[in-house]
Amino acid sequence: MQEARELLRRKGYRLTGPRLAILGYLAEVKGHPNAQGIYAGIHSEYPEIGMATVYRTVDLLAKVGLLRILALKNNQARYELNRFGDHHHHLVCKTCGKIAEFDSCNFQLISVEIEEVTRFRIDEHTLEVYGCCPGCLAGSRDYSTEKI
Amino acid sequence: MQEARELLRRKGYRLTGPRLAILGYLAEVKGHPNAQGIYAGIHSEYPEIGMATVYRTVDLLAKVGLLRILALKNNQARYELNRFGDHHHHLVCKTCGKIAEFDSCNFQLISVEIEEVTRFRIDEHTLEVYGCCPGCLAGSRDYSTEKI
DNA sequence: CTATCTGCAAAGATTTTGCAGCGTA
DNA sequence: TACGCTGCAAAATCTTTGCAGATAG
Repeated sequence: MQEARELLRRKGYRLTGPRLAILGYLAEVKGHPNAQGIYAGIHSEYPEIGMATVYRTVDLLAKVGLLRILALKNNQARYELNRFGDHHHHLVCKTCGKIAEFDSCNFQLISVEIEEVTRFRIDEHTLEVYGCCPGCLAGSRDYSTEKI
Repeated sequence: MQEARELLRRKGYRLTGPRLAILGYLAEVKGHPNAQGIYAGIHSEYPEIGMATVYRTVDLLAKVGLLRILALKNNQARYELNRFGDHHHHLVCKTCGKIAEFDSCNFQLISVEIEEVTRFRIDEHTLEVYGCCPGCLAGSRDYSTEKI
């Protein structure tokens, strides 16, 4: 949190109420809220912060690298704090929507090869895995095999 | 294309004009159009097909596995044909938006491990890489390091 | 024939923008 | 004090839905 303040200052951005409120919320919340979720999560304590500010703030925080944007297939952006040294990816249950995390990632094994072949400079990557969570596997119908 | 017709029939869906038009368009087009792009791409030949049908059709085609949805960080869904035996991922230029493809993917190396640890059943995965393309690296300003 | 599918239009959801006033540095 | 930032409300996108008529099988 102290590092976040310094990073913002260092890049020339101001330390404002909404920015600190949203950073604080993301630091404490479990899960991967979307813009609505952030708005709702801070609304009782900061009722004056509106959706427009939430969107502008997450854009800014993503730009400076303080948060990561998850682009999932149901087209709503979700956000999570980009904790230093933490590298993980997401596992999404297509039945109930639950999002789990996993740490294994061997992307660096192929990263250099991709840079050589494509001549892109690679900055970041996202790996999203879709499937069916233990609860949905056990309990209910398996929607993914319907109509076969 | 013949396989697509059979797959739809086999799963109990009808072979309709819009479905074949959209499949045909995705088969011939280069790139990764969004819904607007598909609508525009078929509009001269099929002016009666509207956006609602485009959305309903891509949902259906994705559900049966005939197309893949790309969820990119600029929150618009993009679509591409899921050609049999083709497994690739995407490299997105954060400066100009260009999308390139690459084939290397060693996800299967960790897939089983993730299934064991998380108890999810894994169906599919997407790997998106963000960076800066050769053209933007050579030519213009590097927006990703602005304000530092 | 009949259940599925489509077209249209309207609604819903999500995200962006303009502008005047506020507040950090 | 000055510029960046915010709040509000309105607009712009993007996507979904209801319903009546069309159509594949």
